[in-house]
Amino acid sequence: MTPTQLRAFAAIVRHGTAKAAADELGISAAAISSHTAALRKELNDPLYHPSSAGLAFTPGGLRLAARAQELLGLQEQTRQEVLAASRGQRVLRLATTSLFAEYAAAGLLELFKKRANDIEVEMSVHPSHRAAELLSSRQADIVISPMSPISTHSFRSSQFLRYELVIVASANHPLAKSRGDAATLRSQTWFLGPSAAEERGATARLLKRFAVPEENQRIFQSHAAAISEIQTNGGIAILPDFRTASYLANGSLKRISARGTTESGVWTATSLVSSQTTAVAAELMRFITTPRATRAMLSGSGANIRHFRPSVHVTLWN
Amino acid sequence: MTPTQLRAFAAIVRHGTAKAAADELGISAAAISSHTAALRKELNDPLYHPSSAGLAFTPGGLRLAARAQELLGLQEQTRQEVLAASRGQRVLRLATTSLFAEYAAAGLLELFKKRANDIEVEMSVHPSHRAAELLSSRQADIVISPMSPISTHSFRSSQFLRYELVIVASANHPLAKSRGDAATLRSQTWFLGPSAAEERGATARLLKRFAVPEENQRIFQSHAAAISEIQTNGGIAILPDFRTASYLANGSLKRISARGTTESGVWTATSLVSSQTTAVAAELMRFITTPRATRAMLSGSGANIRHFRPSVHVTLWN
DNA sequence: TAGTGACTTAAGGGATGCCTTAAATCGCTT
DNA sequence: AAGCGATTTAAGGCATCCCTTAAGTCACTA
Repeated sequence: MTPTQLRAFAAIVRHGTAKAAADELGISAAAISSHTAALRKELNDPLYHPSSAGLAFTPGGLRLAARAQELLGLQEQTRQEVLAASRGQRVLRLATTSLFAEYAAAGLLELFKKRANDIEVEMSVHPSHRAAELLSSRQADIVISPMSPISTHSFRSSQFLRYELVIVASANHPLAKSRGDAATLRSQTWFLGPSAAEERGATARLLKRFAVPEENQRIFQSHAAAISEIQTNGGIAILPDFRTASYLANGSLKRISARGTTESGVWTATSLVSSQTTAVAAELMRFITTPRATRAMLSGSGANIRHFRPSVHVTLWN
Repeated sequence: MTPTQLRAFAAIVRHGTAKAAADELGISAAAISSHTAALRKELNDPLYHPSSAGLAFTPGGLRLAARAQELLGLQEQTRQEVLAASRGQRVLRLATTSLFAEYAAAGLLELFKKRANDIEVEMSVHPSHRAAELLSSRQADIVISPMSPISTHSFRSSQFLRYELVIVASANHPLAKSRGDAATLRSQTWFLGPSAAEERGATARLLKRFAVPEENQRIFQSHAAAISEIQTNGGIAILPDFRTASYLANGSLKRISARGTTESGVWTATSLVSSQTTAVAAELMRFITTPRATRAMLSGSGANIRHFRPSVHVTLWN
């Protein structure tokens, strides 16, 4: 699966005929065909065959088509990023859990970017058990997740924010008035954010503690969407304590406080030791424990600017 | 930039020394070094140099490290996907705008997945001007975006849902009582979702119509998060009309209806002509115009199951 | 039935990739 | 100053890649 082979296949897909692909790339049709042959052999799939209405792709061929384009794009992007880096463009790559990304990251990054000018920040969500791998392969400069701090000879980490997950319901929910027991909670519909898709972590522990059956769990693309649903559809949701204040104040949500309805965690930032990491990452590691940073995360007014590029990708399967 | 070269470089990064990388890959240190030399030449960057505390990577080297791992992972994933496809695993890839992804996709897909069993659905968000490119390079089977239907010899499209964007504020917002004029609206803080990051589209048209200055725009990771903010922080937000009912009913939001405060669009599904697309995609193209599908999108109770894998990625720059 | 257009296979040559051993360079330590 | 460990460079062998031309296959058409 060499880049040249992928380029040839992508061109075939784009044009729908091998001849046109050969013309685009300025090579003979036979060359195109030999690239195809190499891919067919390596992937053990015919990929496509001629038919009366142009080329007919196999399912495997269609999958390859999509990924080939991506692969080539990523390669080109890499080239440009390395070039940009050598010209002084600095990037900070942050890997976090979904809860932190949604509720605390915006405020933190907004403030941090003001201090360190001309920095680009990339934040992506990963399950927390990949932390060590992400750092040592340098896919992330800093990992933020709720975990005990690991301090080995290669990692440095510091806890910077303690939070509690609490259970909430809309103000007119029956449970908001009476104290509920575990069986009642279990039978509720739970409206959850992406954090519920993680196998470990505070959300999973809460769900496991109440043994909530899967058919009572509904997952949404964001925690905010889940909260918004319970306000109209009943059911209960999970929220970090520092984000409940405004809801409780204006009466739109009530906290449910039966036994075991809270689960606490400590967000911890981890990076490689300072000799191995970038200056920007070391700076954020210092900054993240300051009171200003804490305030920014908690209030998290998340004032974001125009320079914002989100990328959403969701997979569903049976 | 061949896979072997990337693998070598990734191993160097992981182990922090070229010798260890050579041992892991079972080749000589000289081979590692020659791979490095090839990358250095192609990318025109030294990538790293020896130092007293192990290897010191250049900024470009660090960028390459991160992407190398990704590139190799994507290649491996491609191999497995092609294999899975040849064994009968079917995938539907959907590219949508952020507004559709958040407010209408869940209900639609939930229902569709019940009909077509054993299907995996991948949904990702893209700017709508990439529609044609995504389809013809087969990166997406179906594109959903608000646009006039294009029906050429290669594309087939159908409009299936008309919606209106309206402006809302929290119930206790001053504007909720009095009718506001354009100048007042312009001076508000607008709490926006990812759709505001798109240069064209209904949200951008609304913002442009009122000439909202950039410092009054705050972008959040989801539209739901933006709506949740206005309920406590004041300000106004944009919402599709079919999602306002529940908020208006329980009084948590008020609609602001000055002149020009609505912007309508028609969501349109586009795919390649049926001879060129997959059976699953053709099936969804039929299904999406049915009343059942429309109801599912509008009510969008978005009941999602456990088999849900979101991927969040956000970039911020100055 | 022969012709045409498109894809594939075969054969071959030039270039590149990938690895080895051997030698050179460099920084640090004893 | 010599030794040592690690990285780099050099040279050479072998395999693979990538392209060409030429010939073969197949479906459709005049």
